[in-house]
Amino acid sequence: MQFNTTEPIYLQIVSHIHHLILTGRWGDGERVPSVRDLAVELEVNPNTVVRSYTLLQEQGVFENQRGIGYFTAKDAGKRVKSMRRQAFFEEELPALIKTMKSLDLSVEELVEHLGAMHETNI
Amino acid sequence: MQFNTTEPIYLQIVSHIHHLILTGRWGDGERVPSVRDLAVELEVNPNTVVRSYTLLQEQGVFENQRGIGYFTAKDAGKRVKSMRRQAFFEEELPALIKTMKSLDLSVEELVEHLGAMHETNI
Amino acid sequence: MQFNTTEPIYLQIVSHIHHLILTGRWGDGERVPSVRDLAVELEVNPNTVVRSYTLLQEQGVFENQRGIGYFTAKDAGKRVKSMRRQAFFEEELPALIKTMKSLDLSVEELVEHLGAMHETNI
Amino acid sequence: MQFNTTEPIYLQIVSHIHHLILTGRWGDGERVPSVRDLAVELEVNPNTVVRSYTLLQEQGVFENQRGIGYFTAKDAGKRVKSMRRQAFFEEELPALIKTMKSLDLSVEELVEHLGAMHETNI
DNA sequence: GTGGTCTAGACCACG
DNA sequence: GTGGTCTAGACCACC
Repeated sequence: MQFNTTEPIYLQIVSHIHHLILTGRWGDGERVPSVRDLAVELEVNPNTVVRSYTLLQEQGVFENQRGIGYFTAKDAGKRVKSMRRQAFFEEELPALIKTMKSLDLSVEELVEHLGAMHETNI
Repeated sequence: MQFNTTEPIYLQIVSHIHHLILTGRWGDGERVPSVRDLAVELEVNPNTVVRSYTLLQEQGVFENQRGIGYFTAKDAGKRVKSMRRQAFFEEELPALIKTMKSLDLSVEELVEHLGAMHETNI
Repeated sequence: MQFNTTEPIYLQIVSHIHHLILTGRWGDGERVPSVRDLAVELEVNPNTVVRSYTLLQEQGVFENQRGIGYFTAKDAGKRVKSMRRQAFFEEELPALIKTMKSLDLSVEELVEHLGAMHETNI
Repeated sequence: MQFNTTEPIYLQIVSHIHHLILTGRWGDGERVPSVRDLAVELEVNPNTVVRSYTLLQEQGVFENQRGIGYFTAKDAGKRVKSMRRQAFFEEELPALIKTMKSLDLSVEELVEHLGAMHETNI
């Protein structure tokens, strides 16, 4: 996996796992890779994965069974989806509006570009 | 001016100045406050302002006359606008599309929320 | 390392590192000393080294892995060489020609002196 | 007159005057413009011209008659020429050799480029 | 451990 | 007066 240099790696990993859960590749209540294994797979320091898992646990997306490993929560999918929607509407959207205003961009223009890019990315 | 704690102050200052230029409060080719003056006004260390001004100069938004002070470039307004638009279309928009997809949000839904929030913020 | 008093130290460090790369003592993609270590070695404030490293990164000569350290770029040698050649042909050479003209120096005379000095310096 | 932003203006003025003397436009023993006049002509702070004139006086190229003004020395032309030649051979030439070595440039290559540029600049 | 940022304070060259 | 550089020392996020 490629990481960009600006955002902290452990947060990028969290986003990545959110995505795996949203798309169902990591189902609810399933066991997830051990810290070590994921660290090897992602070519990352184990401490970094620990940090990601800890954050996911705080979010209620992961659960920890001592001596056994980490599992996704029973309602992991639902949980991630609502978290992300909330973050989207309360943080990303206001920021979007602010930059659109400062750049004199109308909603119409946005939709236009959005439509064009949306298709090419399918 | 209030600074949030996550983003570096000198970058927040740069964004702030971009905004002043975009809204025309700092016109093209005008002299800007001296490093010391702005530092006092923003209650910040002069070195921090130096860093912001240096970055703005590298962006071609500021110019420098030694022993005299800093000035906005002749085409500062145009320059900032194109920089920000480019950043928007090449970075923010793709990110927006990605999150919309992962949240199963349609363009229509986005526009709806956008319209609602847009008005409340006037 | 000795620094002359006119040119900023952080630029002298950059030139020094360019030289280390050009002569292959710092190979492509290698890890370079940490900011603190080099600061100790050069008897200089860490901030000064930070400034040099940051500039080298902007030049694409260095790359940065967070929490790990700085590395020379994969094409560091090539990059430095082309940068310095360009600077030579676009800046130093025109200046040379100008002074030669104002001093009534012919190319032949230059070559003569050049040859003499070249040998003594071996 | 256009000034580049890196070299101090007062030094650029000194070089400019050297050039005027070398080409005979300012003859030996002639009166030179007053500080004020030259400052107006060059669109520069009078203090800056003072600094240039002072340096020229220290070099023995100018002489000062109090209450009257500045004059070029009787041997100004000769003096400037020898100064510049000395500077060239003792400073610029060694620097040239050093950069040529670090860039693996042979004297032949230099001459080649020199010839090409020399003609286009006539 | 690594780099990134910020403050405080100083000195300098320049206009 | 202006900006440019440097030191000293601190705190932080990150790996």
